[in-house]
Amino acid sequence: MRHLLPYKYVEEIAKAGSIRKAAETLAITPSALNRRLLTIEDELGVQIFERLPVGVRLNTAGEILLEHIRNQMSDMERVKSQIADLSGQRRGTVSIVTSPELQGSFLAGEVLKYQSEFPGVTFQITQKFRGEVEQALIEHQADIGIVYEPTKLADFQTLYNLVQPVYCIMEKSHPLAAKKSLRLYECAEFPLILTDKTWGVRNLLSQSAIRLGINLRAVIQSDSRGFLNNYGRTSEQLSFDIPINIPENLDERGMLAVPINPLDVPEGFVFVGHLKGRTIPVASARFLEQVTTQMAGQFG
Amino acid sequence: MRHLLPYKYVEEIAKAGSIRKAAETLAITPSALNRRLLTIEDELGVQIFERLPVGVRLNTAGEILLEHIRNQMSDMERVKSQIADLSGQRRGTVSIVTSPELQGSFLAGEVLKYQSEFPGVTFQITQKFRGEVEQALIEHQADIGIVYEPTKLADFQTLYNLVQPVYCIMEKSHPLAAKKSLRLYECAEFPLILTDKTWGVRNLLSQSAIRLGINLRAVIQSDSRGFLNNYGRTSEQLSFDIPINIPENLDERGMLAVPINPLDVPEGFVFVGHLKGRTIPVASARFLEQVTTQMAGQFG
DNA sequence: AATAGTGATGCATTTTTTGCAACGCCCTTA
DNA sequence: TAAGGGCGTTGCAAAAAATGCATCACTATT
Repeated sequence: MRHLLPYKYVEEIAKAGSIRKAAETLAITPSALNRRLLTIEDELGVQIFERLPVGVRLNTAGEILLEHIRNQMSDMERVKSQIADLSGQRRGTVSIVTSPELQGSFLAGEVLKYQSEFPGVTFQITQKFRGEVEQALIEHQADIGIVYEPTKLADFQTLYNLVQPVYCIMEKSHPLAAKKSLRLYECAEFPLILTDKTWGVRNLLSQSAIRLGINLRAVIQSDSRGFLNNYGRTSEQLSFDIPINIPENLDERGMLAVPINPLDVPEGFVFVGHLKGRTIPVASARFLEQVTTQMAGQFG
Repeated sequence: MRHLLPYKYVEEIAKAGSIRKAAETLAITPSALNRRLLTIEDELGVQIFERLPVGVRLNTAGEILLEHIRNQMSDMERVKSQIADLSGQRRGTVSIVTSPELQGSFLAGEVLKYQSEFPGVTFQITQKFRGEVEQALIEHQADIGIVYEPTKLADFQTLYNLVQPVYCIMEKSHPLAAKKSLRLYECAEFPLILTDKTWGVRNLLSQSAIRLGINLRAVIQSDSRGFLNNYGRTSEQLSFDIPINIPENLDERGMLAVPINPLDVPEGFVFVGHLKGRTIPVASARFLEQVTTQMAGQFG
């Protein structure tokens, strides 16, 4: 698609904040790039970038144009995908942005399942916090968004949502292990392993704790679940998670999950969807369908 | 926008059905145009047109691409419009497709009003029958659609709709002129001036007549209102119209309009809106706002 | 005051696009 | 069956556009 090269150039200049830097990553001379920009601005009749002593910066007109450019480029991807699909090819890239709660085995399993059927399809999975997923979709960094407890949904087209109550994870020998359902104050008596508040689970817990006047004592806190996973817990400690993110081998590891009373901690929701007003590529649409079907069967 | 010249070329080839003819209207050589097409197909990896002995014809891939091209081109218009609006210019073109009921003085007055405020804005008004308006929007022949009694609204984003009951138009001396409201069987006793069924009013009348077992006797029938207007009516004859299309000087011409009982003929609706999922140019959006406000004030 | 960064520009070079002419194909017509 | 006219395609030379290089003017930092 050589004809939308100018678009790519504008996008890169905007990202780099300087014509010379952009020219370097684009592997052309600054003068050529500069002239392309001048041509575009000339055709448009307006400046797109304001010139600063240290480089360039998008002005309002430029932002309008850049939004169009991003729409246009990803719509072209969709077109290519649909055309490829016509000829029976199953190719393309499925790009997904998820909140960290979805980085567990569920999504990985779905990707594996999909790829076993369509080996030509590649995946790109990005992790963003729940407040940033929608923005990533707006910027066309991904086609599909899957978020637990998103902070806003203005430009998000929800295709499926899934109830995911908070569970408490503990060793089988734990004093609370016999219970069928836990109250939050019971958990609060033990040392807790918590993520930070960018996570949906932690956010639900914190809000509930404030409402109920309970103090949650974190013995360890991290924004990375990988770190917490590697942290060898003691037998007293409790952690929290949602079903879709609870490892399947919990039992083998001598642990179990007990739900927390929804009156104490409200049930959260996983939202699955894409940017509003977009038609996403075929492969993405098919994967989306598979995921929602699996969710409905496994958790619904 | 030189970079979307290839798009324009594809569109023209599709329209002309032949490279040579398209080349002529595009004022370039067939060989150059052909090579551009081959380049595009090469970049896309698929043929866009199937080659026939008598020319070329879009295949499925081509249709997908053409839809993208039309979206892209009209979205670029929107971008330019929004950018022009930033710098305080009020320029651009407002393109409207309406059913014939809207070609009366109402819309013309609104256009005049708008242009008196923004002389830089030009208008393009196209008439289509109620079943074709939506398709015209899909093909990006216009930004705004205004239809009386549309046949479908699948891709139509309604921004306003207006109740428009059917009125009966007659001379002041007519036997029915004293009534405040008419039954359909009363009208059926007189010779009628009717449009054909592509018109919404006629469609409402015909359906009601069938339901009520009434026979409507048309002394003259035409799909063109202009013709009917020039037709010198006799004092007995009746015609039908909706308020928004009734001329303001009816009284001066010795005529009046009497509503038909909605129990006999259901009230029709004027739908105002644009293609679903589109952001229309600034001038169009502003005009749309003016029209709906005026409609609400004058008829709502 | 020197330096290092920025965007802009004149000029020669390279790359791309275009026009011209001709070819091969298929359908219609004589 | 042969001739003619329409079609898309292609080789080649000319025209046009894009690029790279060197350089300028400017500004913030050192």
